[in-house]
Formats: sequence, C-alpha cells, structure tokens
Amino acid sequence: MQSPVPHDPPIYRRIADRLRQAIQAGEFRDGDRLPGENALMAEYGIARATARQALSVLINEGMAVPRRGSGVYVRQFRPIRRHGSRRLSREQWGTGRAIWDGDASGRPYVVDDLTIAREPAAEDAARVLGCDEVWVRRRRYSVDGRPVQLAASCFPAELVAGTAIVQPDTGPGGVYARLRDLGHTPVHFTEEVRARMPAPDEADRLALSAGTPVIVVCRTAYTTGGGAVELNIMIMDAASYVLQYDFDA
Amino acid sequence: MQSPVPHDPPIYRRIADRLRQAIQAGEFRDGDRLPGENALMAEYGIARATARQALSVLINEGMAVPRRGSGVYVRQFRPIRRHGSRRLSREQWGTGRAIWDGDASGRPYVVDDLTIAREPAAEDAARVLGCDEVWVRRRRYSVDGRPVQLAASCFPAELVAGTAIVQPDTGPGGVYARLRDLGHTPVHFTEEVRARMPAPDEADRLALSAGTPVIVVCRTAYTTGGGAVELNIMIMDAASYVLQYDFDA
DNA sequence: TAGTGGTCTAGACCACGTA
DNA sequence: ACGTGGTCTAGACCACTAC
Repeated sequence: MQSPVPHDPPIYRRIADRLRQAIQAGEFRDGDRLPGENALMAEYGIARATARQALSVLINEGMAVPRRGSGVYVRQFRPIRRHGSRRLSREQWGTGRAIWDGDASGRPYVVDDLTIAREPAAEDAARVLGCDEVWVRRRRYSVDGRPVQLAASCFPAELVAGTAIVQPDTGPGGVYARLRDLGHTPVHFTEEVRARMPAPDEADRLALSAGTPVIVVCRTAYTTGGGAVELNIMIMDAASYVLQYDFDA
Repeated sequence: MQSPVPHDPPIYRRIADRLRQAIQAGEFRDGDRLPGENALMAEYGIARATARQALSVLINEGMAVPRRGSGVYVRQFRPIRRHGSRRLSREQWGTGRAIWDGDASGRPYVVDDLTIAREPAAEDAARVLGCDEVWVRRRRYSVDGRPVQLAASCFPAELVAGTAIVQPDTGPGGVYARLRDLGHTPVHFTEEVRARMPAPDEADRLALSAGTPVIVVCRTAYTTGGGAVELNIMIMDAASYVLQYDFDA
C-alpha cells in the first residue's frame, strides 16, 4: 500500500510554473519574449509537444501571447476604467456629452461597424421591454486602434420608430437625451455583470488571444413609471477593462 | 498570385465548431457526455492528438469539462445572483443579518478555511487604508458543497486590534456592525470589477476546471470622514456568479 | 534563408473511474 | 478488466516573421 501522497506535477506544469514565477518576479517584463519551443526543448531535454504544452498553459492563463513566426511574449495590460454609476448621471447626458467620452480614460476611441435594424425581439428582450419587435443599435468600440467592446442596444420598436434613435447620428447627448425628448427619461439602471470565455465570433471581432475572458454587462434602463426602455448588452475584452461601481450604505 | 482568401480552418477547429453547434442546438444537454477521443478518432479518421485538440478547444472555452476515466461532459451553469448595492444597505447589517445571507439565492452556504492574521500591509492596501499593518480575514465560501469564492478583508491594524473583528465569530451583523460599534460606520462603498483567468492556486482552491475565468471584485468601505476602513478582495468562480448593480441617473 | 509557432501523425505508458 | 482522459516521444510539413 502506498501512502496517499499527491503526485509530482508533470514536466510541462513545472516548466510553466517556473516561467510564471520568473514573470511575476520581474525577470521578464511586459512585452518581453519568453523562451520558445526550441529553447525549452534544449534546456529541459523534452519533446516539442511537451514544450508546447508548457507554453500553452501560460497562454491559456492569459499571461503570454504567441506570435507566429516570432515568439511567445509576456502579455501587456492597460485597462480602461469604466464608471458604472457616475457615468450615467443626468448631468452627463443632459449637457450634450456622449456617455462614452468619460470611458476611455482620456484615450481616443472610435465606433466601428454600426448597424441599426428592426428585428423581432429575442426572448429576454421581449420579456424585459414588453414588446415583440425592437430596434437594435449594434456597434463596436475601439481604443488605441484595438477593438475593446461590442455593444447591442435594444429599444421597443413603436417607441423609437422614426426618431433620431434609429439614425446613425443620435445627436447631442446620445440616445438617453433622445429618450428624454420623447418623454421617457431613464431614471434608474440595473447592470448585470458576468464573465466567461468568448465564443469564436466574439474572439474574432475583439481580436482576443487565447486565455482572454470577456466581461458581459447587461444594462436595463427604466423610466419613472418602472417600464424598461432600453436593454444594452455589452461584451468587453476583460484585459481592457476595470468596471467601477460606487454606492452608499 | 493567390487571392487573399482566408485559410480553411484546421480539422480540430472544424470538429470543435461542429460539437459546439450541436451543444447549442440542444443535441447535447447540460451534463451530457460528448463523443470522446476514441469516438472522434474513429468518426473522422484522425490521430489521437488531433481529437484531443478539438476537445481542448471546448474545454478551454468553458463549454465542456473532462472527467478522467469517464469522459468529456457538457458543462452546467447555475449562477448565484449577488446584489451589489442593495445588499450593503444599513438595514441589512444593522439588524443582525450577515451580509452573505442574501447572496446564495436561497441556497445554503458555508465558510471554510477561515484564517485571521496580522500582517504588513501590501502596497495597495497601505495606500488605500493609510497604514503599514493590517489585520486580514481570509475565508472561502461554498454553496451546495462546491467552493465559489475566496475573500480577504483587510482592516487597519490599530483600528481593529482586540475587537471582535479579529475573532472568528464577529457577532450579529458581522464586521460592518462592529465597525459601527467602533464609531467607524461604513457609509460609502466602491467596487472595482475585473475578470481574468485564475492563477493555479486559485484554480485549486476553487476547484475550477480549465476554461473558467474568475471575477475579481475589490471593495473599499469608506466612513463619513472619507477614510477607508476596509479593503475586501473577492475572487469568484465566474461560472457561479452574476453580479447585479442598481443605481439612479 | 533561417527560425518561429501551428498543425498533424503514430505510436507509448500511466492514473483513474466504472463496472 | 476495460475504457477513459493525462502525459510524453519523435518525427513531419506548413505559414509566417525577421533578417
């Protein structure tokens, strides 16, 4: 009978652990090139697949990024701080500022791939918004030339048909100012936050490397009557964002 | 010259895509067993490593979970809803209820691995709390017998030394009620939310399978004077949580 | 052109879970 | 006992990047 000793970690794990420690100890800095497959094979006397497996551990942890034909590099982070409560205060969109102005932490951003369409409401949207058809504004946001967020805003179709909300340019203050003009001022917001690994199409559109989760924020905007007037689903590159929420006891 | 046609996806990707579609189409339900390595080898006439690679795609996406000696299974989700703003209202902890009572969506929870220690403050904690030494309460929360969250609360050492806050049982209302007793009532909270892949020790303690990110919530509690009295870092299994924040415009 | 990572094959031995 | 996934070897060809 053997005593129930935990097994030695496999070779590839020990190599991955050593590399991770080296990174955290500062031996490799952000953007530095790590030892490649050939270097690990020579250093540890292992097969190629084993060296690959060691590197894939770090890659799937989001600590390293492979570049074809070049090498494996330590990942760089510079997150955007997104303020949950403060940024939606009436002062912001009441005075003609777009909400997103405050988001990029001073860095310029661009909106890509804007599409506006009338669609049958998805099951969730139908329940929350209380309608069968919605107008959807889909767009992608980029900062420093890199895509960071996909967003899809849904509005009850009858409410917004023919307004600036279904136009590419929604005018000063954005969609919330237009909802106010229509007499449906948003006064309350709920945000649901989840995190998961991206679906392949999300990874494509956000140019995510392996090991990068997405943060999914589902925001609902309510009017004084308690009715929901907007459902906004945001999918964010988790490596590019810090969400901040402030509230009182 | 070739036209710049995107390459055909590799075999393992196409197999992974087919399996993913089958899951999303409901051909496999939560907890169902997927075709294993041998089945894929036979079905597609591929080598073992290729079949493995196809399955590893789904595993790293968090869609499937491997069980040694048994098979690969479709992952199951049943998240806990955690209310950000509402749960910290004074009514809750002012009347003797522990904050966590409202968290598990009605399911019972347990606290594991509670340790309480006086330590030199980490760099972040020192800056936020304005002190060199802290008392830290570390614990793990489990729901339905499965670990879901690691938490570490830091308090300024001089403030809480000798109080119930450094005892295993903090009494009715928990640490916030004790801070109130000390005249340092928390009145404002800031939560920073991030998501990333877990470090190996986090994956161990939360029993996370590959492809599961963690949500990191860093909460700071402020008193009326504006001083920070607690820094609480929570690491949550992303598959087990939905965070909800409510706020007004 | 040389070196890198990406894909793939055809084997091997092991630990583990189920029956 | 058998089938499963976990680890590992020793090759191969390819696409891409840097020089």
